[in-house]
Amino acid sequence: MQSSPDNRDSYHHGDLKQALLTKALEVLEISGLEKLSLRDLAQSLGVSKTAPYRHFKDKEQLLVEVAAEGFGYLADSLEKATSTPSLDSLEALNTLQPVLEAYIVFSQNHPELYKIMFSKIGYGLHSERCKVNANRAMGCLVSSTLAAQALGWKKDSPSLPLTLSLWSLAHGWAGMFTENLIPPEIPFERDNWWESVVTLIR
Amino acid sequence: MQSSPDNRDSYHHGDLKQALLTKALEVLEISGLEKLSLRDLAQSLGVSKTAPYRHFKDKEQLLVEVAAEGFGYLADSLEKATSTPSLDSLEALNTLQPVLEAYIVFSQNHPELYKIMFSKIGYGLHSERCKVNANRAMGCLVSSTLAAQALGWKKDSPSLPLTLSLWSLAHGWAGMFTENLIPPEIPFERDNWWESVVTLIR
DNA sequence: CACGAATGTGGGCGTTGTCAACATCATTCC
DNA sequence: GGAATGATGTTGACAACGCCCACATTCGTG
Repeated sequence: MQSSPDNRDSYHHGDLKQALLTKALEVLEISGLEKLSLRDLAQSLGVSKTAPYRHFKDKEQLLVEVAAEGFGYLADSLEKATSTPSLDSLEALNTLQPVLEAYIVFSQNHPELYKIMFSKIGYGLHSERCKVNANRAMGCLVSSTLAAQALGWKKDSPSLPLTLSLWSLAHGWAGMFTENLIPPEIPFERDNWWESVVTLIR
Repeated sequence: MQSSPDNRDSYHHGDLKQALLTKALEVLEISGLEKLSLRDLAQSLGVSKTAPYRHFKDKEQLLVEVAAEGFGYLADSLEKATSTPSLDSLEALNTLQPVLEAYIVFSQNHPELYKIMFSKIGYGLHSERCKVNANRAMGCLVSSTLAAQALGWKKDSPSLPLTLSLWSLAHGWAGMFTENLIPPEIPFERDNWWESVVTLIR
């Protein structure tokens, strides 16, 4: 009945599934994917090592549901960014900036989670929740693209390819940062990514 | 003395280190990173399970050297693409196309290798060969950017940000494909990626 | 030829994911 | 109210893996 994470008096936990998911998120952000083991998860929740198998078929299934939660967060961030009016909303590119910014920021704030979300092959095939939330996130990109086009940015280009390329661009920059891909001897600061993007897509 | 991969008559293998690397590449492309174990590698080369530790400190060190080899291949591909004259080399964007194409093709031909190359945090910090080859690859992007600018494409923009954004764009598309990120219900064919890019960066 | 360095072997340890058999609890139906 | 049933948690075990150790074999070099 009680669902306190650690201590437990009753034989049953109460809400082990959710507890596992949140604990997994926590370990993920603190120690990374490599250090995430089902046994540790179970033990740190004061439960036996095989208890998680009552709620997840696999370790992979656990990860898939974690990813689904991640896509939820991402979609939330993007939606918030989309609905926030930009300072100079008459400039088309300023319409694009907040969403892309939110995307990059998310990937930097949750690098391990981001990696799981986008590195599990066919994530969409395994979980409906993943697909739904990912589509929600992509919807933000679509509508931002349309908004920018309405303000004159590449007005006569087909929208879908534009959105996909923008997404790729953001995804690429996210990788640059989370994987530390930019050679340190290159004179480039992280905060300048938007300027770089602007010079490319203006 | 003999270095035939499987059979062995002498106590010593002859060239175990290189054999391990090539076998690792092979397993990687056929079965993926998850299935790659040092023990299997050793056994399939007819050698005891701990023999690899005479040549690699770690499993990670093995992977790092594999990645270094991968960066070599990538650089080779990009250099070849850069030196090949494009059909209509007066059109600035046609100067960019071959290199980016080669980048994408590489990531599609060796998805697991690509993942290792760009997902091992700080790859450049661990291996000089990685850094050298990666820089060689990036050099191709730089010179292609400069060539395109010389033909009038975004002539007055700073080159480095352009190159980085282009790299991100390519890296992003590579991820789209290798991770199967594009929702199947979207009407988009892989071969159309270049058109999409063009609409964005023209 | 001897001797040290390089390389390969065998055994073993600790961790992990996973399975099977069993225990405990909650719910529902007679 | 009690028994059956399914959900949930436990214990024990197994195989695979990365990795360490002590030891064996071979190679190169003086």
